[in-house]
Amino acid sequence: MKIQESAEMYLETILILSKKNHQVRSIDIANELNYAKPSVSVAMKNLRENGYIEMDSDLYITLTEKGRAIAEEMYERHTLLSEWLIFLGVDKKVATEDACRIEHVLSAESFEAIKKHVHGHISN
Amino acid sequence: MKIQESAEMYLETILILSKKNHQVRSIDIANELNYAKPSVSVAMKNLRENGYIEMDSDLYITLTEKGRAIAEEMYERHTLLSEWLIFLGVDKKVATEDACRIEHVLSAESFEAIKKHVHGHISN
DNA sequence: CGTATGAGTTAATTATAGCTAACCATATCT
DNA sequence: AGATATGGTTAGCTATAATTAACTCATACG
Repeated sequence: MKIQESAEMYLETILILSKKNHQVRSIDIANELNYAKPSVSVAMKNLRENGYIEMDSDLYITLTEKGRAIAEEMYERHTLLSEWLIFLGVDKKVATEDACRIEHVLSAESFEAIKKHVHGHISN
Repeated sequence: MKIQESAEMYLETILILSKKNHQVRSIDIANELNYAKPSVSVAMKNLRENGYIEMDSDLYITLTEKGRAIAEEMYERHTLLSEWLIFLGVDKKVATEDACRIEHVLSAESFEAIKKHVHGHISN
């Protein structure tokens, strides 16, 4: 089963939230994404059933190996793309929003090519 | 009503087909996009009702002012993005597919920034 | 003890956007 | 005239992914 764009978004959000908070619950994801609780609840059920996340008895969410791989891939894309758009003069908010949509539709090949190109421009 | 991604795709396809053929029918769009006839039929009905295209009595399709503006914007994005990805070393087929998805999710601001940047790299 | 709050869930609805099945109209071929 | 092919349409189905309404459950307040 091919992973869906929405699933990628949820996994990335879990990663981001677990970087700044220590524990992540469905409600935190709902707040972060401005989604209604049931939307997240259903999505988490799916991610759980497909082995992308685990939930302990207190309903705290952790990424599995498989889920983390996707989350980190998305996060890397997001970071690189938004930094690059900002570097090109795009407003930070707009750059972030755009990166957030582009990251899900890029092939691995194109991303690698962009990455190589960008590293020749931004020094960090 | 905000124009949908699928609508942008149809309008761009109509523009492309009308560049190479002289007349465009629903069936041509279906063949180009590898969609079933009814999918296109319904989509054309929508585009017609919202003033993006017109169909004469022989069912040949033309873009309205409004429809053409969107089609040309998409076409420009598509062209620039795919040329650029190819320039960065991405396989032509992959570049085209990626451009096709990115073109619909980019803000005007980001596209303009990318365009400016690309024009400093590719000379054509 | 009872009620309010917070978190999670289920069920039903909505929108987008594709599909197949079935049908109609026109034109062409024998 | 009858069969076939082409193009278009309608109706109904499917999948994804969000929503609201209504429910459960546990904890905390007073």
